[in-house]
Formats: sequence, structure tokens, C-alpha cells
Amino acid sequence: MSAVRLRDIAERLGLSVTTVSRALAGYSDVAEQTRQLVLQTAQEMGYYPNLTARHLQRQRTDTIGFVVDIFGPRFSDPLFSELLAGIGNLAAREGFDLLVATTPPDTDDEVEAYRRLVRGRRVDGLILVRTRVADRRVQFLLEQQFPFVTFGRSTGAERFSWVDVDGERGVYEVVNRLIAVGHQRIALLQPDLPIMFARFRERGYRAAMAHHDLPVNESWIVHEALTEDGGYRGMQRLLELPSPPTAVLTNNDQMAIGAIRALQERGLRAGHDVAVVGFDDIPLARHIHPALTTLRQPIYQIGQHLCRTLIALIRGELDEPFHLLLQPEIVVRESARL
Amino acid sequence: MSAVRLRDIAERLGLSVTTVSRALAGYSDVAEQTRQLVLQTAQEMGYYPNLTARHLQRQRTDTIGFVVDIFGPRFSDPLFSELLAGIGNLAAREGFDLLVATTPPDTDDEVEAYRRLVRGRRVDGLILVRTRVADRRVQFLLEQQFPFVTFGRSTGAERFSWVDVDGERGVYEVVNRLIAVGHQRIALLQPDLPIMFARFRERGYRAAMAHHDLPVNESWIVHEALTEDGGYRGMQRLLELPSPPTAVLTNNDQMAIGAIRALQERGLRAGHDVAVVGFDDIPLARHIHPALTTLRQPIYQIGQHLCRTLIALIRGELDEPFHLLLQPEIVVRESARL
DNA sequence: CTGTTAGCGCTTTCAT
DNA sequence: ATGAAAGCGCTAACAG
Repeated sequence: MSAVRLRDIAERLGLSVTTVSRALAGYSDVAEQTRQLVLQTAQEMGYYPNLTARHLQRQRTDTIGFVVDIFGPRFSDPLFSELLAGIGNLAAREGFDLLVATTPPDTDDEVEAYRRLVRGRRVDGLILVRTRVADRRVQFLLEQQFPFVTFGRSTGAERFSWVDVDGERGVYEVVNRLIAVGHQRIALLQPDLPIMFARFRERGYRAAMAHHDLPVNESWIVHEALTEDGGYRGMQRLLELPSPPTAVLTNNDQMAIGAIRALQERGLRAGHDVAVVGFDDIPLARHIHPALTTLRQPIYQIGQHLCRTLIALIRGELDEPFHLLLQPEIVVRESARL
Repeated sequence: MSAVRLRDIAERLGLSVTTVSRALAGYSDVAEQTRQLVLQTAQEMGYYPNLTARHLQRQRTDTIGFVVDIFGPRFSDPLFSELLAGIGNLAAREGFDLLVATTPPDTDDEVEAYRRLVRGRRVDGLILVRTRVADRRVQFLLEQQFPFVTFGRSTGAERFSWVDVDGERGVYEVVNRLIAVGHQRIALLQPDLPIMFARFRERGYRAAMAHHDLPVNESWIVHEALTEDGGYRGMQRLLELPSPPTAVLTNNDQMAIGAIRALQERGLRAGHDVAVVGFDDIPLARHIHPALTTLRQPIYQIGQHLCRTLIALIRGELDEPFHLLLQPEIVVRESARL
């Protein structure tokens, strides 16, 4: 168990630590015979480099950081594992470790988590998700000139790399299609936090309504948590309006599912009495009843893009900030006929 | 941006690095005045310790590792984020970082990931989930005498710490109750991998059937992926049997949802024509229609238990392996009336 | 080709 | 109360 070090190999072979190191690293200025000997001995002795020591010496950690907003103890997010898979698989392939920190959003803990990772040189770069309006994390990383990539754009003209899904356009299209099939009172279930993607989507919503000269009743825009419960409550509030909307767009599939339940409880059917559109297209979406009409985000690929971009940035291979705006795919199923 | 080191503070103040280090660490053998000066200067200069250097010196990383099995690119697991939240929040509170590695299960990559973390002394301990029959990861960690905790027991009499949910008893109870309300042909949707929890659950299933002298038709035990699609396919196979089961137990809620869809496609209703029981009680379970009858695992708390135990182990505060067997809670909703 | 030397930034005896 | 020195395990510049 006691760890074998370069020195142990060197002493055994009567070589210097340097030579052993270079033999293992495959440098060309080591005699073939020596190299073989070293390789074999290292194998025999079960040598494995101490990564911490290597990191200190190389002045990099070969690690990327990912700070996750956690909303309460029941943080159940089907997208999250898929995003992590995308990031993690690519990171592993490129020889990077992934450090995940969990914090409640927009708190002092969150700030401290970032400080720790950045200032403590704990990681070489950061991936940041769910960008917020006037995002202090973005601000901080920009100040620190620390490599990072975000999933989602931010306010201001900051120059940094991001990957995003064009929710504005996606929602614009969906609202157009809802209007085309006869809807006029269209509601939008928004999150209860100033998340950027929701702003863009709302913009698309308003643009489409305006485009058709349809008025937007502000009580159609309801703010709730991005959960099933949030969607449920939001839909309830909408149903209590004097003349409820006939179509509802939500900010994720969980909200849509909650909304559908609120409808069912009143004897209404999603897709018949009220159209419900989700966002994300989690695997569950096509299996529930009624199957969810939704806007797909290719989340695994987004994870890969984020990771690939960050690694390029860390390696200094990126001269300009990288921007990628993906188009969401409208997936029509039963909860809204389009 | 250039990192401030202890030496920079020392030089500025005309002190030695040693004194600065001790002042910052709060040692008592530093003059109060000196301490104040150091603290203030460190603050001014924006000092933050280089964690890698500290780790190398202290011979520990204050990091725990978590290797996640990833099944294909659409790895969407609502439980996963919740487990991670439980682990991560507690780790952060105790001053530990969390390193997450993603690998496909039971491959050479997986073995290499463990080797790397353990032999490279990349982390101080590991959390391992979904223990498998004859689990080579457990074997490896035991050989290496490396601190680890598992979610799930394993075969053999290995002495290591684990947290588990008593699926055997939970399923036993559920089957009893299904039988009590008249079911006799009861099926079990198993995973397509040799995961320990499925073995225990199957044991509970067989015990309950035997207890009531009911025969078990081996074609009622179907092996599929732990996904909605898996549940869907499994249910289809069951429905093709000459006399299909009237009740189905699944190994997670996603499978149950897939199974319900297979029923619906044939015009059958879960909870009326066929009873469907899930496992886990993900937040979605109560929002879909029909609402899922299921066995709840308190997954966030399990994450905390795992993390707490591992940290105790790392700190040498654990003399005996720690074992915790939690009872799942039967949550009766619409998909199976019990 | 191989070894010597220096150093990554920190902590920790051990003197003084 | 403070500092000098050693060392964690590795890599790299520079001699020879």
C-alpha cells in the first residue's frame, strides 16, 4: 500500500530520479535499454505518479470545475445528469478531472465556492450554467481573468465564451404555431429567479404575440419554481383567471407535467382543452400521458461543447471567445397539437 | 491576477514565510500584533493559499471521489442529481471537495478511473454506488485498503462500510399486499445488469410468493434497461404471455412509467387492469397520471449518510465498518391500489 | 545519455 | 516570538 515514488525506483536501479522521470515520460534522450528497465521496474513496483505533486510542479491541475446551483434538498433534475455525462465523458477523454461543487444559488456560499476554486487554483477552468441577469459569477470570473465557459448568455457585452440554445426563436416559433391553430390567450410559466434563458424566451413570446397584434395580459405571465410543483401552482393560478388561457408554455418539462396535473384535477385535458408546451425534452417526455409537446435541447452535446470549449481555452488554443447558438427542435406530441 | 504567495507577504513585511504561515493558521506562538499585521496584509494583497501545494505538504487532498456509471449518452437519472446534492452539500460543509468521474460501467475505463484516483492519490476516499455482484471495484478498493463507502451491499463477507435500502423487505411487503388484494400473477421487471439491489428485491419477491404458496413463472421475471424504454419493452413482453401478470413491480420509477405507457397503448389502465409499482419515488412520481405507487428511498439523506461516513473513515474516526440499512416507505397512489 | 540542482508553495520540526 | 531548514513528489533547465 505504501506509495511507490520515483525515488524508490531510482534507488532500486541506481539511477537518478530525473532519469526515471524522463524514461517514464517517454523522452527521447534516454537509452532504450534504460527505458525498458525503468518501465519494467515501475510496473513491478506498482508505481503510479502522485498527481498532486505533478500538479504543483506543472502549475496546472488538469481539472475543470463545475458549480451546481442546488435548490433545496429535493434537487431532482433529469437534465443535470445528462449534462454532467456530456461534460464528464469528454473531460475524461481529454485527460481532465471534473470537480463538482454544489451550492445554493446567489448566496455568500456560492461566492465563496468560486473564490476557493479560482483563487486557490483548485481548477484550471470553470463551467457555469443557468446564467443569471447581472450574474455576479460571470462578473467575478471576468475580473479574475479566469478561463470559463457558460451555458447561457448573459447581460452586458462581456466577452467570454458561451454555448446557448436559442429559446427566443424557439418560443417565437411555437407561439406562432399556437396562434396558427387558433390560440389567442397564451400564457407563459416563468421561473421565480432571474435566469437569462427565461428572459430570452419571454422576448420571443412577446414578439410573436405582437407580430399577430395579440394583446399580452400580464397575468398570463406567472413566476414559479422550475419544478413540477411550480408548474402545478402556476397552472392553478392561470385557471383562476376570469378567462383562462387556452395554451401554456413552460420553462421546462417538469413544470409542464405539473401544469398538466393541475388541468387534470379540474377535469381538463392537456392537448384538448388547454395546450401545454414544455422545454428540454427529457426522456420521460414521450412516455407520460399525454406525451409532452416540447422544445428539445440536445443537452448531452451541449455538455460536450462546453467542455471542449473550456479545454481549448485552457490550452490557449482560443484566440476569440467562442459562441455557439443552437436551435431547439420543436417536438410535437399530444399535449399541444401544432 | 498573478498569484500572491506566502513569500510575497513575508517579503513585504520583512518576516519569514514560516511566521506568516503560522499567523494565518492561527497558531498561538505568534505575537498578537504580528498576527494582525499579517492578517491585514494578506487581506490587502488578496492572498489565498495554493491548495495544491497545501495538499502535497499535508499528504491529503481533502477531496472525495465519486465515480458514476454512465449508460449511454442519454443518461437521465432524476435520482442522481439528488444524491449528488446530498453528498456535495455535506462535503462542502466539512471542507471537502468532490471529484466526479464518469465512466461506462464494468469496462477497462472504469478500472482505470479507479486506479487513477486511488493510486494517483487524487482523492482521500471514494463513494461507490450501484454495487454489483462480485464487484471488482469493491475488490480493488479492499485490496488497496483505500477508504470507501458504498450505496448498496455486496456479495461476500467483505468488511467495509455501506448504506443501503432494504429492498428485500420492501418488495416482500409490497408483494404481500398485492396478494392480499387478490393478485396472483405478479411480475418483476429487473435490470439487465447484475446490480445487487435487484438481487435483494428479487429475493423479497420470491419469498413473498413462496410464503403464499404461489408459483413463480420465470417468464414473469424480465430483464431490461433501467429506463422508460426498458420498462416499456419489458411490459410489452409480459403482455405477450399467454396469461399476462396482473401486477408488475419495477426497479425504478422510470421503468414503471415506461410500463404504464405499454399498458396504455393496449387500452389497459395501470391501477385498474394491471397494478404497477415503481421504486424510488422521484418527485415526478406523484405528478404523472396515474400517480405512481412506489417504494421511496430517501435519496438526499442517503447521500449525506454516505458522505458523512466516508469523512469519518478518512479521519480515522471509525473503528468498525459502518452499516446502515434503511427501510423504504411504501407510497400508495393510483398505479397500484394496496 | 545521465546526473546535479533548483523549485513549484506550503507546513512543520527544531533552534534561537 | 521568530526564522532557518527540510521536505512533500514531481519536472525541467542545464551541465557534463
